[in-house]
Amino acid sequence: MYRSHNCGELKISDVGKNVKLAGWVQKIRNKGFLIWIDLRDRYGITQLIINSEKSTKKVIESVKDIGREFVIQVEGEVIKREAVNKNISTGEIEILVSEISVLNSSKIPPFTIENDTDGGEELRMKYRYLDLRRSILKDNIIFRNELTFQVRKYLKEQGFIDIETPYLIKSTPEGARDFVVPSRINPGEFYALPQSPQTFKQLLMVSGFDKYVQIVKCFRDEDLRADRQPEFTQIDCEMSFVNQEDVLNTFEGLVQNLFKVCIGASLEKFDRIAYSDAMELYGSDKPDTRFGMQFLNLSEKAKGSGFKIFDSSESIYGFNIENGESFSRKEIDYYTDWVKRPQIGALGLIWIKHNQDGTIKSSIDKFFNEEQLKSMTGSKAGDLTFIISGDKKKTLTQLGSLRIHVAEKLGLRDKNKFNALWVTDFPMFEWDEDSKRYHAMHHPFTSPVENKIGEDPGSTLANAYDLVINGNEIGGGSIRIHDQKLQEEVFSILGFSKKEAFDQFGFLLEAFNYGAPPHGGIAFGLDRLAAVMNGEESIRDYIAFPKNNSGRDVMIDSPSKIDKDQLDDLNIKLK
RNA sequence: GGUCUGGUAGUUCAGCUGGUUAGAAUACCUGCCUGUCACGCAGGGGGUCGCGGGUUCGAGUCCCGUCCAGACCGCCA
Repeated sequence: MYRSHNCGELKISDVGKNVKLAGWVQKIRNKGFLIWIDLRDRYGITQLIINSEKSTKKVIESVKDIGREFVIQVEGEVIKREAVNKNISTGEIEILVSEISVLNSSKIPPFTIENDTDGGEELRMKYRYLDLRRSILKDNIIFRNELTFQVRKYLKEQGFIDIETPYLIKSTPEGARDFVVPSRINPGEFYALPQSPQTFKQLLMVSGFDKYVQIVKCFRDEDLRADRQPEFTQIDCEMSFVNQEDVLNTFEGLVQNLFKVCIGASLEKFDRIAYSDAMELYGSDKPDTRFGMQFLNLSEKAKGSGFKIFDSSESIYGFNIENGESFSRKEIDYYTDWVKRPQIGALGLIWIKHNQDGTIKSSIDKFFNEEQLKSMTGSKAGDLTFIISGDKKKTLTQLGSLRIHVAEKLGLRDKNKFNALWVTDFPMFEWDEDSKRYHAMHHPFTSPVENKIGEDPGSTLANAYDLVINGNEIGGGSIRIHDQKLQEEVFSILGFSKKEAFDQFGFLLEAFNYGAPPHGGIAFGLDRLAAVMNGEESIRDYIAFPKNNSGRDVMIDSPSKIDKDQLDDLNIKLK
């Protein structure tokens, strides 16, 4: 028996017991007459004490060879501490060591294994197994385990069945770039790793598994971000005989339950907003609704005063910042520069300050008198209005970015506040100038709200919905097409010939001929959900072994070259 | 594919308009220390300034190229 207890459980009531512990050496504090060792495992830290009067020479001698991160085993008596540490659960006791042995030594770790580590990102990724010893990361991984467990528990109680779908599937041109895998026994042919199990879960509906769930890896060969990994995990769900309302209710229940049992937060009934309103009011399809600052459409009121920039703009939008009167000229200049950066791309930022004393100050007071400025924005005294004008779509997204940035700076993005929102009524299609054709905004299997797609694809709304929490897209789904003719019609608008459609998705079209039930579903990003629930942006800290910015795993050093024999086997010649 | 930022001790960083032997903190090693828990005190070792080229009497510093990392844009149905 290596241990009788773990390092997080001994309490004052255990005083007098003889115990065995094993773990890693967090820190040694050697005062000469007394030596303390912090012993760590995943449950916590227990302080060991070696006393120059009470301990044997053998024990005192062997401590001299022990260093940080050694794996040791000790035996000793639980005693009450003279000086209590209130920061740890075992802070009232310590172990008077009678036996100590080294189970394994350790090199000096390349960074400190502490919450406030001195290690940089890259180094910690290289030694991820050491980074995972830090309690911040360890707790994230444990949180993730609790989250997946609660997902499975809740959905099982609702009658969902967990079914695995294949990872080696078929490449399709729609959507993200596929990761491909060469087939050795079919020379010149490739599998693709799934971007999502979309078509398989629809086929399972045809099979009659009317409630499906899978916590599943998905793969997308696109550039990475802090919240984007090439392989990530989805909670993938599908249901038969449901309309949009059924799906939203079912999964609102799931998400509310997860927040309650995992972090003790009760979410109110989710708000709903149409995509077009989200763009018009927040300049984003995933608005952060923890705070206001909704947009004002000033296009009508602000034109016709001889101010060329406004008069020549398609649209003029602004938003008010409460008590923004206190913004200094320097701060306003900062935001002006911020929106003018190429990443945002605005040509300028116009501001109107509504002072408490009733006066108005503005960057455009040469062109408008005070009355005009007051009536234009309808703002309260003390407000500051930021205005951007230009092409409608660009103006809205630029102002949307500014809104988030201002809120961030003002501390309005409260980590302990959660605001969940369904975004609905997405357009079916988006026109793509590069390829001169329509693209599916959600995916090609999404059904239209009304079947009039032939008449005007651009204005057709989709039976699709996204779940947004605190400005993060947490999930998305749709009611699918279950009719072969309609599916063919959608493919044709997306630019597929009939032959192409059957080559790519013939199996699905064929399946629709054999009694496909009405169905729909949703998929949640598990990594992102875990991060958002903890008020974090980066999903990397919720994945045990993530990849870096260039898609590399710096620990195992992948991707890597393969030798010529392997390439020959796969029938692949490198350029 | 693009824009920006960075690469200096094991680690995190400072190093100004180019100028003696490249610093700090921390980690590490040695000694001391009667209650530590970010222990404290004294001392010590530790550097191919990412790599290659150029300018210069002289380059960590300036220029060009390159590699790596990070943030963002494009991309991500």
